[in-house]
Amino acid sequence: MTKSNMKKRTSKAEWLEAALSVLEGEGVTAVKVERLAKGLNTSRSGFYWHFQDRAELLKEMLAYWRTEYTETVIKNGKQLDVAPEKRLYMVMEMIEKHALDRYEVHMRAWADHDPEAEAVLTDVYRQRFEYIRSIFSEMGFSGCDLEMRTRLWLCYATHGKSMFKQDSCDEGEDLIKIRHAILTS
Amino acid sequence: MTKSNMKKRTSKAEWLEAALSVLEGEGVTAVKVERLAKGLNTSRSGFYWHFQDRAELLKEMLAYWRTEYTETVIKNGKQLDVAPEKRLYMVMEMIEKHALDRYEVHMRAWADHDPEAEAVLTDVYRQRFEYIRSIFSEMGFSGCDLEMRTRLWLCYATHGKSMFKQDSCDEGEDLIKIRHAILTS
DNA sequence: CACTTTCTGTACAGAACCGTCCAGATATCG
DNA sequence: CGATATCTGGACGGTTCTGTACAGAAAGTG
Repeated sequence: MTKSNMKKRTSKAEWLEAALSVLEGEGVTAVKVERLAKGLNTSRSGFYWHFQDRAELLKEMLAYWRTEYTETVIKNGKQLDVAPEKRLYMVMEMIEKHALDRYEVHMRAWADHDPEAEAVLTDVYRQRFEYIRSIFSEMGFSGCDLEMRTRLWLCYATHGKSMFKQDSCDEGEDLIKIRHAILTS
Repeated sequence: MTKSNMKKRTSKAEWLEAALSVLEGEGVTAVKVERLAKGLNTSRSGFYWHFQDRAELLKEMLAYWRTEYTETVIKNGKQLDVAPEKRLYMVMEMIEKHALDRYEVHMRAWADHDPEAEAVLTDVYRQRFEYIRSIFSEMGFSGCDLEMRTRLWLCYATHGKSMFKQDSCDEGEDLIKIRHAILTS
């Protein structure tokens, strides 16, 4: 047996990453222990050492997503010395750069039939909403207008990329700028 | 056996509707013959009379969605005597009233791992895009601005409802109006 | 009513997945 | 090196799904 295909042990993190990767491409329903094992080139027994059962894995996936993809962003964006316009723009770039919208579609789909996921998603959405709304509010918007701008911004931030994959007017930067302009004027 | 639970035959349409209902709530992966049969209170054999196999059902679901939820809307909205602003507004109300965004999340998720669904979705998105863009164009927008307004409009139309279920500023009508105002001014 | 078409119940064989058990291989560290 | 904690392979029993086959019930038609 050569070094390249030496058997390595499979860490808990690797199981989680594999699960998230399947989630990204095919949704929760496709996250199955047997399948992950095949992808990792190992047997299922290791899985049941790290996790009690499949349900526990799903819980940990939710927890991971919540912290890594929401709380982190918001904390990083709380630099109050920066002007609100600039802060909003920075968040857009951050999402773009790190593909933070990666799991959105399948998380939304997941929450549609699982109360636990629904609870997490609702809370994450609320957190994001309050965060973005506070920025728009600082910029002087209020009432229904404030509400709707926040919604439009968030909606595009989470689903825009998956809807308009190839077509664009002038690629990248331009679109971010014009979007910013439309929603803040 | 009373009249209420008399055995009725199960038509092809009923199988399709049941499948769509499951799709709406849990996504394609949950669309399974056995499960549909249980929901319809019958055995699976009837299914295999109407459809060759599960794959054929999925194909028909895609076809149904494409015509019923896209082409129909666009055709109904091609009343050129109406002002573009009004036409745009009408489409928003139509989506709202008939819940035409019902399958969006799970269609998007489906297309993420099935080339056939991807092909249909891409085409539907293109059709919608061209349609909405032509209206914004009539209203005088152009270039990147036109492109981005179309995107924002479509993004909210297809995913807004699923993202902001309960919270709102003043319920229904107001939000549609303000959204229209933001995107057309 | 007879006769055809349309649909149903049941049984079979096979695949995929789940969770459990346990002997033994592999790291880690005193 | 040897003891201990950590991970793996393989086997077992059970559930859920898939598609096929076929006899027969129900509906439609002349």
